[in-house]
Amino acid sequence: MSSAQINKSFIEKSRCSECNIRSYSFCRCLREEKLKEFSSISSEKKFNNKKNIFLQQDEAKNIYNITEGNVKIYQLIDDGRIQIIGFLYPGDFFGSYKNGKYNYCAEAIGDVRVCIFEQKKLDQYIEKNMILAKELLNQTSFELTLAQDRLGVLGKLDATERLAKFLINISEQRKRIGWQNNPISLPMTRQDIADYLGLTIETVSREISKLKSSNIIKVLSSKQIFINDIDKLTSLSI
Amino acid sequence: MSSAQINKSFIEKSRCSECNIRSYSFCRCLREEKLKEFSSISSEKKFNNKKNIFLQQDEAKNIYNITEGNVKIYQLIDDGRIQIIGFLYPGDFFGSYKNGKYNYCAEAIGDVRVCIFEQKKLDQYIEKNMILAKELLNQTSFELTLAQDRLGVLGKLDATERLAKFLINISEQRKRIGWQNNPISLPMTRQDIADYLGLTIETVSREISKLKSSNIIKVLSSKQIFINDIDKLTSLSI
DNA sequence: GGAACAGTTTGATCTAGATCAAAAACAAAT
DNA sequence: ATTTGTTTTTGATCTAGATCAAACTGTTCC
Repeated sequence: MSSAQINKSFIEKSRCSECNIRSYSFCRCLREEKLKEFSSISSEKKFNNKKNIFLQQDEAKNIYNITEGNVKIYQLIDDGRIQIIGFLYPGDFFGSYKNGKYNYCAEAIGDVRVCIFEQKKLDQYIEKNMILAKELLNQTSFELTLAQDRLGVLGKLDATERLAKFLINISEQRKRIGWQNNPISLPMTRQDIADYLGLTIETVSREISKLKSSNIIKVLSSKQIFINDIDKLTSLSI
Repeated sequence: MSSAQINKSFIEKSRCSECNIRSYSFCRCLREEKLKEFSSISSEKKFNNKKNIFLQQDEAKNIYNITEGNVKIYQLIDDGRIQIIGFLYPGDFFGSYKNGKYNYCAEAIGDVRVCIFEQKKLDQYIEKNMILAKELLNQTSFELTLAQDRLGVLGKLDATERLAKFLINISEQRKRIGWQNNPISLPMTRQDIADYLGLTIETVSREISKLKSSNIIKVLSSKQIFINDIDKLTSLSI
């Protein structure tokens, strides 16, 4: 990697230029010749399964970009109750904050690689490359619409609708990033799904059993779900 | 207004320069000398109580900034069910979209004045004044944290906690924009509060009655609530 | 004033999903 | 292969909040 930088610096080889999820990430707005400098303001780090990337009360000094694996972000309501805000996949960035503290905890689901940007350095970089501010704005606006959609799910949908919508969304997300979208792999546990959908683990399990016994899905293993009838599933999800 | 422009254009008088909510709005990042041009890319419009500013399926060609009054934004889940995404106040902007369509409906609560920006013109302006992109990014990120916090409310809090938190939040929001924060005025109906909190109107009413009979609040009128014991209310809201 | 209407509160039931409990399935370790 | 521990499923109850129904409190308009 560093040898590549020395040997071929004239064509700007760098971590970013060789990143294979760049086209799904906010950095896609940067032109090739910018990538070398951009690589230098970030670093890469690995987190193992169930390791916290940061906690809610931590001072928010970094933002993160997933290059490999899955991450869950969640809020602790009080001791015990948790609400999963979202499951994140390669290309997603996270680390939004309020009053200098992160607004949620982030934890690796399985092994994860992330790109880390120091907030301060990224800010300086944005100052000189305002196109990045626009791209981050677009990306953040999109995140906001997703969060708003989820308010409707938690506020108004019943358990069957929530689970159907969850499966449909995951399948569509997989298609978007070019992964296999049927069967879909569910990297998270049933408890995670429950905490994401505002249900209990028992209700999630029962709803999956209902979909199974009405032949809408086939449960290949607890983390591999094959969708037999996407139309019926869609109509259940409203 | 146009006479002011003619007579005193050397000091850049304009609608924006005389706007009294500018310091609460995203346009606060623009320096005085920019305001005349900025005024020219926007226009003002009035909406009466219950009038829709736009609908969810409308092509999203504008973004809006409230200069006076209150707005609710909501999603229609299907015929009947609605989820109120948020109540907006002077200085708030709205009009986020997905795939070219608005992501929610917007409706005036009482009489409302808004500043309207054509998306295309605003984009062009941003291109030349990238500071605005950064400001919009900050503002949108903040909106995102609020939406995320609301996921926890809808996913994990019970009716008592939701209502307590709602009252606390409104009171804090009033303080932030320099309004009277006790008693608080509730411009929206009970039905609106219910649709915002993911409850029914009856449950909202019962929770208010409970707070009243335990002397935590005093209901001056159905739309005027005096908080007797902010500490108890806060502890109920978790 | 009082008729008409909309918004709110209160009361009586009902039910979706929570909770409690136990069995079953699966995975890792010896 | 068997134990040990973890995750998931299924079953039996319980309850918070929904639903249904009716009374109450404004407000507007003759």
